[in-house]
Amino acid sequence: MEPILDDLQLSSWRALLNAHSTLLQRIEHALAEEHLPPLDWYDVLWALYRAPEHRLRMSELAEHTVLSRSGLTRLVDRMEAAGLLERQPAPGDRRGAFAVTTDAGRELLQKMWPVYGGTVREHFARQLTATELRALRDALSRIV
Amino acid sequence: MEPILDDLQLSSWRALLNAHSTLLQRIEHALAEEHLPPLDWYDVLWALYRAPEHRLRMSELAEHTVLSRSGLTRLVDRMEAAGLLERQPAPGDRRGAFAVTTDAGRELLQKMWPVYGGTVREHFARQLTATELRALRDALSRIV
DNA sequence: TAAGATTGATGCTTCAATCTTC
DNA sequence: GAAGATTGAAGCATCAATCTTA
Repeated sequence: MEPILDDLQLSSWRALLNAHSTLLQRIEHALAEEHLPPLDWYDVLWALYRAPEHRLRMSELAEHTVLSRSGLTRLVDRMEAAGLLERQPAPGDRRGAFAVTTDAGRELLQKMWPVYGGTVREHFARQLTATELRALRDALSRIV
Repeated sequence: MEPILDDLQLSSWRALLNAHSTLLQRIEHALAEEHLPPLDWYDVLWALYRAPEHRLRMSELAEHTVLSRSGLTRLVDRMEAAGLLERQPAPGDRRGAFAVTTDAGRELLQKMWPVYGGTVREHFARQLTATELRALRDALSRIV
């Protein structure tokens, strides 16, 4: 096997993979315990909440999340059926649609955040010093 | 929204999510470009390659990867059909089975590693200094 | 012809139920 | 009864094809 990565590089990479996998499992588990929907739903609600007038075009929303365009269509279908958001025709462009959160969507967002954020605090933020957090943020931000 | 996480904690967490998502997309893309199977297949081949006699019990293998036991059963089915590994009855315990890599499996492993490792080097390792890599590894290792 | 979004088909993942052996 | 592993059913993700409007 060629030495494409040295030991430090490889162990750092594996640490990233392991930490991510472990943390996401814990988050999904905590949400399920509280009978709350998966993290993807939170991401969509959060992206809409931050947006002007709580709404985004489908394509913009797809970019804010990890989903493909068709994957997003399906997820928005489910969330619309659950009453968490609505589709609105886009004024001036009859091809497109906006997704807009409903009151129920914003309420769910506020129920999910303590569970999501609490898990991140307990298992991630609380384990690291401010110096480490800064180093991690600055290093990983360079990836994108 | 309650201040469950401060700005530094939140931006570090988002940096971790973004970096992971970006890197995995690039890896999967690079593998697909070379007509190679997805990263999960590599993980299974790698776990078996490292193991004594290139074999592991199904349950041990499931722990080494991010998959559930039933998910692993299905993946091993596909990989066995592709000739990359075989199931062997476990001597002394007729409930269980070992998964063992074949020659073809070990060959594929060696084709995948340059593509996988090369992408990790280019987009991850090369962007960070040794000091940053150590800090990242040490901090993230504490999560598990 | 291209952009925005959806759909059909297919493959993958997951849960709970099942089978076999301990 | 419990552990090791598999299976059926159902939900989810993804690709390419499609539909509509620009």
